[in-house]
Amino acid sequence: MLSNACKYAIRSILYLAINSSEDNKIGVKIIAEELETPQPFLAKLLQQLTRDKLVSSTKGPNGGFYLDSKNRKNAIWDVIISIDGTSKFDNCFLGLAKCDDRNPCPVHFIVSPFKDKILSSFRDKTIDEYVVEIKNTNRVISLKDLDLFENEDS
Amino acid sequence: MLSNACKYAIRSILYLAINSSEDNKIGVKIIAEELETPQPFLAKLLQQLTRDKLVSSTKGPNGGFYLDSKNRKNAIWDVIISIDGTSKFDNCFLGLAKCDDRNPCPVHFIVSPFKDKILSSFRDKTIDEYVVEIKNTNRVISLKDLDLFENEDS
DNA sequence: ATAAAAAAAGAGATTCTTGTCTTAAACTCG
DNA sequence: CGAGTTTAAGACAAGAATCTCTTTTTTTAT
Repeated sequence: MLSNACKYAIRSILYLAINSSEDNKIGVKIIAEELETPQPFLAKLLQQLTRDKLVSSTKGPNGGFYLDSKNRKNAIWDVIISIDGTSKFDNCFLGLAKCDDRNPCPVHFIVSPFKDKILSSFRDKTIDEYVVEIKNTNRVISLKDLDLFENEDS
Repeated sequence: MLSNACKYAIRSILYLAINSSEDNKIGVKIIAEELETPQPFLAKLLQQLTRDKLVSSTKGPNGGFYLDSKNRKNAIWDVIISIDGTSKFDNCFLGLAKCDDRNPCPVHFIVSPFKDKILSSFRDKTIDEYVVEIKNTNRVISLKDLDLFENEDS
């Protein structure tokens, strides 16, 4: 569904939303380590996101990437548009050129509600709101967060 | 989610299940035209499926591809295994190496039920049963089937 | 000013997917 | 048997996705 590039980008945005601020910019190196992604490749993606005003950056010592308050009003959906485009979401699961409620492919009515849910998760919430939800429901976005079954009795 | 190759393969299998028999073998050329797929590429895929005993074939005049009764006892899932492998179904939607019910990514609980449904649609039915369902519920597998809104008042 | 740090940019390399082309093998029918 | 038809197989080609490397530009701190 999503390319690796887009997955990296989404995780970066969420990582920056949670961990960065105007006073705490984060370099590619750190981000790539935290998310366990190839560093130079991630750099390219962050450049792309910066061009599209989805993340902010400054060069030089103490520079790095961060999200300002304007960036935080965007949605994950904007990241997907920037990196992958939306075609993968529009296309039929079995590749039929014309597949809709009236002429459904064999899995259309399984795929369609799923797409709606994913779409509203990505499109109808700002990054800010998304992060609140992530925190409230204790979601994971990098591997370092894993509790590794430490609290077995919770 | 699925590669083009796999989509073509699934649609071919369903096409053969509906239209072919031991007495009515169908050549690559026809199948490729019906499904609107690149012909030599589809030939490769059908060879692969034949090697894996998911479709049957005979060479020479009046030869072609078809499903015998044994082929019809397989599942779509076997086609996916043959062409794509199952990794795309196992992997996290956001690419996290470790994402499960206990350490869920932000969309885990949206994706997970969808995967279960798609999986049971593909894995828990034989091709034969699948085709019955397709026919009963009037599903589309090639472009030629489209009713193009002729029966607006139904 | 100068040096160091960091992103920006662009070229290039690798791998995977997709697709094509050619030749061989097998089968059928006259 | 022999010609034609069709799959089988393998090499090859084009494109996209992924990933790397090098150079440039900007900024900060000394």
